[in-house]
Amino acid sequence: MSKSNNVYKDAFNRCLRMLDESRSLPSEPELGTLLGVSRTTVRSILSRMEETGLIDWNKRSKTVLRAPREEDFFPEEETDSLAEIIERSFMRRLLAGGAEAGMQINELELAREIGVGTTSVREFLIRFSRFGLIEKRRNSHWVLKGFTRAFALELTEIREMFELRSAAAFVALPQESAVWADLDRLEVEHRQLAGEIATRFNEFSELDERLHRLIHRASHNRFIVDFYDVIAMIFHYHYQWNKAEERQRNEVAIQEHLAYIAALKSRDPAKVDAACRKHLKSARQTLLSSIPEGRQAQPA
Amino acid sequence: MSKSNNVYKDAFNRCLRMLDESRSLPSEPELGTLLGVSRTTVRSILSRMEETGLIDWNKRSKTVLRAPREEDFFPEEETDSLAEIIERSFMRRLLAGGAEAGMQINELELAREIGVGTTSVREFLIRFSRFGLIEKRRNSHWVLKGFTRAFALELTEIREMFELRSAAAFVALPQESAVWADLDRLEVEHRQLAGEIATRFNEFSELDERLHRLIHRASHNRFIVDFYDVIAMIFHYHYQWNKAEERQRNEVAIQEHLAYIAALKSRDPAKVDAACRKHLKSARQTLLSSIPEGRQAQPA
DNA sequence: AAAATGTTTTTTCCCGATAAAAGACATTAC
DNA sequence: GTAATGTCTTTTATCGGGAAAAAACATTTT
Repeated sequence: MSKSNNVYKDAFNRCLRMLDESRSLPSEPELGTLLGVSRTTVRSILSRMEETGLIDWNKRSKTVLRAPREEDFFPEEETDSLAEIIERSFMRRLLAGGAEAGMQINELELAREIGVGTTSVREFLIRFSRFGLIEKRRNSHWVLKGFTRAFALELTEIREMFELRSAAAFVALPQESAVWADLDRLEVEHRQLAGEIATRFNEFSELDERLHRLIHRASHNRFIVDFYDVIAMIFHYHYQWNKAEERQRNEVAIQEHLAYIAALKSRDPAKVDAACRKHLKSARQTLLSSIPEGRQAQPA
Repeated sequence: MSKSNNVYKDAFNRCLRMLDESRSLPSEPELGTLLGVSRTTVRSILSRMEETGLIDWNKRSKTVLRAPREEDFFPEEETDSLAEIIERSFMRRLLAGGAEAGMQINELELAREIGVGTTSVREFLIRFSRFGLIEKRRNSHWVLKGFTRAFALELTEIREMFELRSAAAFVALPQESAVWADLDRLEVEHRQLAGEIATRFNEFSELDERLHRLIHRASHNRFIVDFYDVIAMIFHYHYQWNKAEERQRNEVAIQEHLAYIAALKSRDPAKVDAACRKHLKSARQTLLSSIPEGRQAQPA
């Protein structure tokens, strides 16, 4: 069992969801583009759809025979890539406590525990190391630096530098730039969410990421853009774990975002700077307040 | 042949160089610390030294019998780690030209060409990706973004932000801090090098890295400190390739460093800012001027 | 002839296995 | 009894192999 076919299963499920909308499917290359997979995978999907009586497939004609049923879908857990599985497992251990700074990370143990090969774990750790939470000892183990107060402060320091600069670059963008339309769209979505905050407050984090990524992209600097991956990862897992006051927090953040968006649209650098600082300050407070004081890094 | 014993060979060579200095060797754990390897490796080294008649080894007593000869050393090329070998090969291809932006990178081909397994190449590419020169297409190949003018500009933009901030943090460090002694030592070495610049100009880059890393460390921010790895890598390979005007460039840089060091020692933030900006500006100019105009990134 | 489908080749992803190196435990020397 | 040496165990680094997925090539359809 050298490689799971999760790409196929995931694409199959996504393809099933497109099925009822139209009475026949497009060409193989077109489906490939739509699903983001190769034609080889598309053909596997079509084969199975034919076998299970979902479609009638004969060369160019791919007629939908029936609507997909619950049992046609592959189970969700079989559609995750190994990298996602490892990341989730690892982050759970990291945030579930008991993960003290200075602790050693054992590749073999991790691999056995998750039930995967060591190669995948190694590759994950190398990729993960750029987030600054772990560090490699040459020819030896990895060391956990821990999700500490110091980490949060260092992260937010960079974030603030980068976002202030990106926001300044944003307002300098010409009126014709597509970003203004993107910003308008985000503003509308923010207003909608603000109106239904009671029921949809958990949809905020996705909106949050989209707005900040849009702004960061204005820097036209790959290091700034890439750094948002660190922030996004931390927010993703951290807030998944820490749900305290989530609704209220998000309500405040939405209002800050709206003020921030208004400032950007005014194209007044001073206003942008102020709105940006205000939002980042409260974001930092939120992050810091959720880190238990006790969990400190050990002196090196 | 699953793992080369380069750690042993490299440590063996380094141990040989320590041999003639004293007439007997310290304990195994001590040697391990000195050489940065485990006791297992130390014992392999001692075994071989005994076999080749270099020492007489009996438990605690390790008497040196003769001075090491040329043929006692392992060949230099056998002491490199696989990661180093792959990095060198890859960078040679990258800088040797013919590496246009947008080009695909083939793991298998690279592995075959260098004569290593695919796993090592994959791990190298993942590690290397944080430098912003390559990018992964999910489930597919890597794409070379190229060492372009845009890359150099993005890199220097961040470098300038980080270094200005670090330098500001540096002057705020208390007088008792060990960094001031480090700085004094660096100043002396700069003056020595300046005096013998005609013959030793190629030793500058090592000094350059030490000074900048010292300053960056004052930020106490892991992201800033780690970012210097990107700069160091670029400088290392780029200047290795581009030797034009090296001596003159380094002469100028040493003077800028001395002015920078003086500014830091004055603890006057305004002076530091000015000296730092001046040096970074000329460093950027040097980097930019060495990038051929023609080598531009393809539009995505 | 452009674009689809059919077929074959190549590459990526991942595992298990193995030697090198690290680390842990047991024993001896001072 | 502390710190070394001697021995055994575990972990890391790396390879080759094999299935999944992508990509390339050949053939057909419109």
